Amino acid sequence: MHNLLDKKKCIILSALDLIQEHGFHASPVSQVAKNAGVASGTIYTYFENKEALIIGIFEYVTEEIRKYVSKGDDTNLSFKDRFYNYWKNLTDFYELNPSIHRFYDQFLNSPFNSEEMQIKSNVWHDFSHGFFESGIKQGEIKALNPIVLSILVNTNVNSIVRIKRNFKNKLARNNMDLDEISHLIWDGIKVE
Amino acid sequence: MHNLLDKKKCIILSALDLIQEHGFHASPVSQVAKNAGVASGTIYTYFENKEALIIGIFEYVTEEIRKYVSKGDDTNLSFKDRFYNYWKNLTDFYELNPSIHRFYDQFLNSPFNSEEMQIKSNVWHDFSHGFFESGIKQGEIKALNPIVLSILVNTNVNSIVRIKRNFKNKLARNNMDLDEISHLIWDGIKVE
DNA sequence: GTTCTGTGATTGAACGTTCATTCATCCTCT
DNA sequence: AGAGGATGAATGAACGTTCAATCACAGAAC
Repeated sequence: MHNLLDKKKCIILSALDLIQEHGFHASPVSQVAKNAGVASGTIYTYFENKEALIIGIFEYVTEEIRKYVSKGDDTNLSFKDRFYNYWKNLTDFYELNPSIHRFYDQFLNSPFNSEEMQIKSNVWHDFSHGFFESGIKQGEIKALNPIVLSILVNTNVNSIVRIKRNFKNKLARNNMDLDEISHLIWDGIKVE
Repeated sequence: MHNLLDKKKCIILSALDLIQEHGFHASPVSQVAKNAGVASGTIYTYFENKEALIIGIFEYVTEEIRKYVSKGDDTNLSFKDRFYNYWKNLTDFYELNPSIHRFYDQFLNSPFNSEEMQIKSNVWHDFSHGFFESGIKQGEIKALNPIVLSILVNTNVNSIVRIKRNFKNKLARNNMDLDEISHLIWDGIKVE
């Protein structure tokens, strides 16, 4: 599995896959190694211990999100258009990478996401804060705390993706359009 | 600790306290027993195993939320007023019981919250669905799926409480009023 | 009132398992 | 030949769970 990629990435992808399905404590290092096609000792060449591995996955995951969302951002557009792009790109990314979505949800609500973790700079969070800050500077959205804004928007995208996954059939039947939530949020934060 | 309450509740409260701080896997049964003031064997008179204990806590916790929120509901009011009451009561409850808030967040995003868990009937979720269903029946909110509506509202309350806890000082400085989010949501779901 | 007896909860040492981590050994290149 | 990565059996700590022994106490017997 993943034999063509470099070892560190193999280990991360293998662990990501196990953790999203079974959780942190039900994903033994031995199994991570097996799925990655390496010996368990090899993991310790790349990560100091299991906790470092999990934090390594978090960093990998947030970098992947940042890459995808920032790639789709065009600073020449109006902030309204940029906002809708941001929303769509983040949603698409999670739907293309369900294991990342599930891991991220688990991580954010776990004790791994400690206070020092939240203080640590993080490429994705920094991008997200900066994104909303630029909207405020341009005077297109209300001058709320950009950190709070980004958490709120990201939380809503997260939970909408989760709902879509869990209620796939029911949503189709009821013809729900969850994407309308994005209009609701935009109407709430835009400057009138 | 909790010596005056009955044993089962002692065990639940002790485990709730440990889990909200350290997570599921870093809360050994031996420590739960110690904090509850019982022997570890005693836990197995009340719960089949550790997983049953965790699910027992979830049931206890959701029942507490339901009691608090339904107590503050007055079906004679307009649905708009009921909505704002619901929002306020849920927020207040989490702020009064931070360990429940943290446990609930962790549980919902963990593999414990399996598919069968989501199908299982749950007093709080049933209440919440029923609440939004009645708003739809009265024609005061849009005919969206009440399950989706309740998840969205509950998710937003959850994350606002989390933000308030994590950014206590920053919010005070920036004079943020997160409760405005409730107006934003109401404007989005109400029938014009 | 006192002693006896049955019942069911409580205890915590002991057990077996699982797990993260280590390290002597073994490749695989250069 | 040598350096450095990779191996996986071995290690020991930690964990969930069990169970024989103990305890608390209610009612019966006297």
